[in-house]
Amino acid sequence: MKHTSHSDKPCPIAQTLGIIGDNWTLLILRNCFMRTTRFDDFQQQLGITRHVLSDRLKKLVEHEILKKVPYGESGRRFEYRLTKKGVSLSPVLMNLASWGNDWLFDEGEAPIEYVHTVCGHKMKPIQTCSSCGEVVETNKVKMVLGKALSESIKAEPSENLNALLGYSINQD
Amino acid sequence: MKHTSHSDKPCPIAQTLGIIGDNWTLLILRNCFMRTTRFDDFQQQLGITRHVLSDRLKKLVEHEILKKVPYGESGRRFEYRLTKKGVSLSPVLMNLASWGNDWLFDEGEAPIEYVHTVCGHKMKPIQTCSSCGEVVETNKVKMVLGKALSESIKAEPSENLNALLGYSINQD
DNA sequence: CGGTATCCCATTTGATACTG
DNA sequence: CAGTATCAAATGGGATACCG
Repeated sequence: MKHTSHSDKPCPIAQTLGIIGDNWTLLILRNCFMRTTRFDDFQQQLGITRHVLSDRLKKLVEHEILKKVPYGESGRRFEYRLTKKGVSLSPVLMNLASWGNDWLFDEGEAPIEYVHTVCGHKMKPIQTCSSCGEVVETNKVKMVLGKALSESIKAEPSENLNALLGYSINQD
Repeated sequence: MKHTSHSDKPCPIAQTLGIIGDNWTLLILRNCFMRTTRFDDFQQQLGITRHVLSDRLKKLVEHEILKKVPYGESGRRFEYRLTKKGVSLSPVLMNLASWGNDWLFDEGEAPIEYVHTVCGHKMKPIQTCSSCGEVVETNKVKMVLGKALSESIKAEPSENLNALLGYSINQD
């Protein structure tokens, strides 16, 4: 009767969700990117129970997404800081925010705006191809699944999975 | 004693997570992007209870991320298809997969690969600025919060929130 | 400040069976 | 194929108190 864990599935999306995919973790991380670092600040800003916060921070530290850094004279106070691994979750957060801005709020009402400090302008994240550098449209991307994942998904290989001539994904 | 809902917070990340941020929804969507469209296929591929699957699909249809389309002669069979709103979640999924590939699997073991069919090569999603077109580094982005969100977060405005001289976010 | 410890209920989820 | 019904178990999380 245990709830199924996604952490052992041979899929990077499932495993990632196993780490950050619960109700609170991504919001905690949102606040990390807003430079929140201290336990009580997280607690007040999020309205999360101390109990749960403690648990989630612990997990994030275990997974090396945050690290605990002592500060102050006594050495008994700590900050939670994003590691490189944690910082690289930034595109996930930015795209969640961008989607929410676009689809859940009216024009000009976006609660989170991003400014690119290099050019100084408001920005949205745009996906480009690491290989050719061009902007990537979703219907121009093909997913290729490793063997273990294909098998774990148990789908009829060519009928449902990656069928190139499936329904046009880009129509409303 | 009700669990707090994120859906009413004035934050696009929180609201988005209120819609797709549970244990199963993003995995269902993953399979949508693999062209899965039918109830029983989702059920078998994911190993999800029919009960839960039914509930999640219903919510996704309510939020217009999926739409239910009849097919076949009888008109009593349905496909779940991504809408435009649903398709625009693609960057979220791609970045989750990309992060998982990078940090949870060994080199060359990535279970999901993306191929950009325009250039024909393997690709990772790279974020660029919608304004200047350059590649965006996380420490070159500033978050600007709307009034409602700033207030809801209750943080001391300049100390913790968006402090430009906070810790260097790009060090490990 | 930075947490732990307890209590306990609400909700989720899994298992299984059933229907048109 | 596409669900709905029912039930029990497990978990998540809110409230509150306590500690160095």
